[in-house]
Amino acid sequence: MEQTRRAARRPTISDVATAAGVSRAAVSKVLRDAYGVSEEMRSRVHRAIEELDYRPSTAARALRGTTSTIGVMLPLFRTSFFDDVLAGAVEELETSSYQLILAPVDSAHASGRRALEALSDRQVDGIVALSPLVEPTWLESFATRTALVELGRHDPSARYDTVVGDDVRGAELVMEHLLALGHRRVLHVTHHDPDLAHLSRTPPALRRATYEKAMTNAGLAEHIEVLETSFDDRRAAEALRVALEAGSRPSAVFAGNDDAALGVLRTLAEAGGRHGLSPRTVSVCGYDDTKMASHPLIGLTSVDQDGAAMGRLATRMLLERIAGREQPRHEVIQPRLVVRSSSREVDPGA
Amino acid sequence: MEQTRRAARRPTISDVATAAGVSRAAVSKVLRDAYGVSEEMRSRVHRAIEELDYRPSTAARALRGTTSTIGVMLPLFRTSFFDDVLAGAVEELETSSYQLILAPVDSAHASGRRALEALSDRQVDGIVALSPLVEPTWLESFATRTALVELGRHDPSARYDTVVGDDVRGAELVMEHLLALGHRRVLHVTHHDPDLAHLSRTPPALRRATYEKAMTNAGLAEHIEVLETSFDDRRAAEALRVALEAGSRPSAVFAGNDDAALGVLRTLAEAGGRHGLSPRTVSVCGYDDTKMASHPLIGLTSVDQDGAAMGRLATRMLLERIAGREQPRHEVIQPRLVVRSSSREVDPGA
DNA sequence: CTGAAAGCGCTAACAC
DNA sequence: GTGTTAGCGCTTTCAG
Repeated sequence: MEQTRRAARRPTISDVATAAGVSRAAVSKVLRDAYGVSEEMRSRVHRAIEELDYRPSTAARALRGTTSTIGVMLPLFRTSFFDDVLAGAVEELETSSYQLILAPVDSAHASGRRALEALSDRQVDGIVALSPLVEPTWLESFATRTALVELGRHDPSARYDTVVGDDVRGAELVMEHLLALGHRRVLHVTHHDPDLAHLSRTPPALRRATYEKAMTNAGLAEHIEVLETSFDDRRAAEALRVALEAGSRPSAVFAGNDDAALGVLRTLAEAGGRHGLSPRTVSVCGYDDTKMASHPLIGLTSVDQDGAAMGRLATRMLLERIAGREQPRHEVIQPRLVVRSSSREVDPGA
Repeated sequence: MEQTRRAARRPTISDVATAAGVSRAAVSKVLRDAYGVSEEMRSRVHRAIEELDYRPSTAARALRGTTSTIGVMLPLFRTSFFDDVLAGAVEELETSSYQLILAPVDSAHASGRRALEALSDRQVDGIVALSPLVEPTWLESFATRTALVELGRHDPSARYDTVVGDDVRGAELVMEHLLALGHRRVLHVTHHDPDLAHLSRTPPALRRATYEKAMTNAGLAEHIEVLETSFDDRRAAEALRVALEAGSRPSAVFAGNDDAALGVLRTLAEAGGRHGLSPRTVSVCGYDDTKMASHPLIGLTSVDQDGAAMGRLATRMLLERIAGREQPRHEVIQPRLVVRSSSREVDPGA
C-alpha cells in the first residue's frame, strides 16, 4: 500500500459514493440513519466508509445546521472545583451523541466575551459557561443566538439558564460553625478583581457580605477583617503573610475558596510560628470541598457545593434548551458543610 | 430596537456586503487585510460589521482551508501536571492568531482515537495530544492528515513530533536520592492499566523499570516491591493500605507521580500508625512536582519536569509544523529533583 | 428506494 | 480598485 508523504486529502462523501457505486445523497442517508435505504446499500456504503477511513467533516455539517457539539467555557484559572464541573459535563454527555469542546480562558480577563464568541463561531449548538465578567445585557443578546447556561450567576435571566450554589447559605454555615467554636477574631479572605469590584452578587461578594453580616449580628463588627487578594494559593499566602506582619492575629480564618484556604495554611505553617500562630492553633475553613481538602495532612473544613452535580445539571439543562425549551430555568444548589481537622475551638490561651 | 424572541439568524458576509453597498469579495478582503481595498471601502465595511455585529463563521472558513485553531487533547484524568501543560500551550498561543480548543477525554480509555478524530473532524490545523493508548502505527497514519505533536512518547516518529521528559533520568534521580539516604526497603507505586500493560516505553513503565534496575544494582533485588495501582490519590492510598495489611514495611516509597504520592501520604497519615509507620518515618518521593507537592503541610520531594515548558515547546513545534516543517522533531526535557520535607534518612530504629 | 441539484458562508482566482 | 464566480463537503427537498 502506497503511503504518500504529505497529507493525503481527506476522503469526502463523494469518494465514498464513488467507491460504493451510489450517490452522495445515499451515503448521507446511511450516515444519518435516515429513512429509505436498502439493507444492501447500507452495507455497501459501510464497507466503503471503512475502506476509505472516511469521516464526515463537522465544518461542512455545521454549514448546513447543527454540529452536535456543545461548548464549555471555564476560566483556565483552574481550581479543582472547575475540574469537577467539567467532569460532570463530560459524564452527562457520555450517554448523548454530543461532543464537547472546551475553550480555556487565559485569565479572569475580559476575554470571556471572546471565548464565548469563538465557541459560537464554531457553531456549537449550545454553551455552558462560567464567565462572571461578562455583563448580563451582553449575555442576553448573545443568548438569543446560542443556547446558554451560565454557572455562578445569582441573578436569573429571561434568555439563558443559570445554575448557582447558594453562597449565602454556604457562608452562613461556615460562620455559624466558627462562631459556635467560640471564635471572635475571624478573618475573611476574598477574591478581589478590579473588573469585578462593582458586582455585588458574585459568589465571592456574597460570601464576603454574609461574613460581614454574621460578624455584625454576633456583635463582632469591630473584628471584621477582610483580606482582598486572589483565590489562589500563593497570592492568598502572601496576603496573609503581610497581614500577620502588620499585626493581624485571627483565631479563625474563613477563606472564600479552598485554594485561598490552602494559601492560609501555607503561611500559617511557614511563617505563623513567628507570630505565635500555626495551622494547629488557627481554625481554617475553605469553600468548594476540593480534593485536597480531604487529604488528612490538610484536613480542611470546607463547603461542598458538588461541582460535578452542577456540571451535570447545567449540561442537562442545556440539552433541554437545545431541544427547544423556551422558559428559562434558574437552579440553586444547596451547599453542605464538611467539618475536618482544620476546625478547632478557639484557643483559650490566645 | 426590536428584540426578537428567538435566535435571530446570524448575519453573513452577504448581509455585511449589502449593508456596506459593496461585494462580498470586498468584505472578505477587508476581513483578511488582503491587498486591494481603498481606505474608504475599508471603513464603510468596518462600520457595517460593527452595526450588524457580524462575525465570520469558522465552519465556512474551515470548508475552504484552515481554521486558525489548534486542538489539545489531554486525559480528563487531570493531575495538575496536565494543567501546567495546558497553561503552557495557552500562553504560547497568546501571541499568535491561533485559537485553542480542548477535547477532554473521559478516562484513560481507548477513546483517545475518538477524541483525536473529533478534533480532526473539526478541521483544526494541528493537534497537541497526550494519548498513550493510541498505537504508533495508527498515529502515523493519522499524522499524515493532521499536524501532530505527541507528549510523553519516548519513541520518535517520522510523521509526528514528540516532547517527552527523561523518565529514566528522573527515576534515577529519585533512586539515587533515596539510596543515599540509606533506604533499602524502597517500595514503588506504579500506574497499571491493562490496556497499557504491553507497552514498555511509557513514562510509568520506564520509571518502574528504572526503579527495579537501581534496586538490583544496589544489591537490593530482594527488596523490590511494586504496587500496581492507579496514578490517583484514592486508589494509591487503598493499594498501600492493602499492602501494609499484608505485612509490607517500606522505609521509603517512590511513587510514580504526585497523585499517587499524595495517596501514599494519606494512608501513612490515616492508617500508618497501626503498623508503626507515619508520614514522618517513611520517606516519600513523587513525580511531576505539582502544586500540592510544594505545600508545607505536604512537602513532597518530587521530580520537576516543567509541564508548562513542555506545553509551550509542544505548541511551538506544532506551529512550526503547520508552517511547513517536514522533518520530525523529538525533544527530551531534563528533569530536576526537588527535595522537600518528605525526604528523610532511614529510621535507624526500624 | 435512489439520485440530481440547490445552497449553507466563505475565499480566491479572475475579469472588469 | 472592485465585482463575479466557482467551488469547499454536506444535507435536503424533490423528481424519478
